[in-house]
Amino acid sequence: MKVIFMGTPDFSVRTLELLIEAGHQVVLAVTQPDKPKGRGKLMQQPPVKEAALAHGIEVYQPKKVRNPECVEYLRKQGADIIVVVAFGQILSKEILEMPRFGCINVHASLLPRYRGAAPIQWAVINGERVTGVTTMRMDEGIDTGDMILKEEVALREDETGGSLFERLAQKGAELCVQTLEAIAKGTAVYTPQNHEEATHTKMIKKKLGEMDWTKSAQELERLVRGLNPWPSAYTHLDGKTLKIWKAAAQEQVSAPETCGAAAGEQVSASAACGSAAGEQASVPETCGIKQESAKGSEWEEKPAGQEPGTIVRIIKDSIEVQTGQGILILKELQLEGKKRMEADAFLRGFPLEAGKRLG
RNA sequence: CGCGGGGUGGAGCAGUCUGGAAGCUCGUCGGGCUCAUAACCCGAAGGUCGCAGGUUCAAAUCCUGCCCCCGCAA
Repeated sequence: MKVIFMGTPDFSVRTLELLIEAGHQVVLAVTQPDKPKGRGKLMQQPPVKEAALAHGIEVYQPKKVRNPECVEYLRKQGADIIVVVAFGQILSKEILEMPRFGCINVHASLLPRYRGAAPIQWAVINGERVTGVTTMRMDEGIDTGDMILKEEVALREDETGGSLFERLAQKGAELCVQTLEAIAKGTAVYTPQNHEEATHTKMIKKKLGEMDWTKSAQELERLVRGLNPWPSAYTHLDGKTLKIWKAAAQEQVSAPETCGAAAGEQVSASAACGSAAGEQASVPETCGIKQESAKGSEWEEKPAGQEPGTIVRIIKDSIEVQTGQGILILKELQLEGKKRMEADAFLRGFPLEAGKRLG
């Protein structure tokens, strides 16, 4: 089909590429104007622009696509369909009704849930077990159009906003191609959303990453994962920003949780958590031993009921922080101006002591 | 020219202001102690102190230019 693609960030790129691979004739890529970004205020082009140029596709960067001349320009393309993926601008009714097959949108959630700006990160932060991608035919509302295809994706134990982002970008791209296929064949089924069940997500602001130590360790751990790699969860240490890249929640006495954390530590830093979790059946033994030794050696009585945000214990590569409920173990962190590093490396250059307050 | 921090053996840091023998906590390798260990003891290897110039008897340290990493802001 002859398609106009609209999108801006990384998330959109995979769909654009897959459309091209699938043999569709992408006649125009519409994306946001270049903006000054980064440290030096350098102009930076949206990922979609780079990808489009790499494939020799014409790029169009209107400030507002709703403007008459922009609409006119789009009309001249004579596209069969417009594919919109995280474009960042609201389309006018005129544009929505322009192509004969309308405008198709790829949304990173199982609609009608998680409508709006940042469904991916929120799914992680909220501790959802399943999310997914949905394609729909756009109408004038925000993510309210009739659904065409939907695919579920299960979240992993160690899922981060970034990892889920990548997976959903891929799934979304595949689903989009399938959707166009169905539309072309005339087999597409348009299912209205049950608006009663709709939920909305707020836009992610940096402030959201501020660790509220009175929350539970589990909530905080999910926040850390959801906001990784952007904008990241953070707290303060001696007046400096301290980003938390990786953490583990530890229940007071809960064996399974402690076990998962211990296994993760032993396996090494990388994303081995998934496999470690999967092998839970074989892990408990090791875990029991580890726990026993931890209790047996009365290294330091764990002071219960410290003020949230207080570092209660430091053991080699574990920085244990009291939260409103449970202990959060900081495993990978980054002080402002420094690189991110594992807890033990961090401790070598920045000696911390139990009793220190974060926040 | 948006603001700021930083580049010192494999890791993280101190030393730079007040030039003058390369340090600390680890890791690695070898040896020892221990029922054992996240403990301890002994020894060893490993560094063009980001790059290039300059000042000086002497530069990690002072001056100039450049490269790279990072936090904020957008």
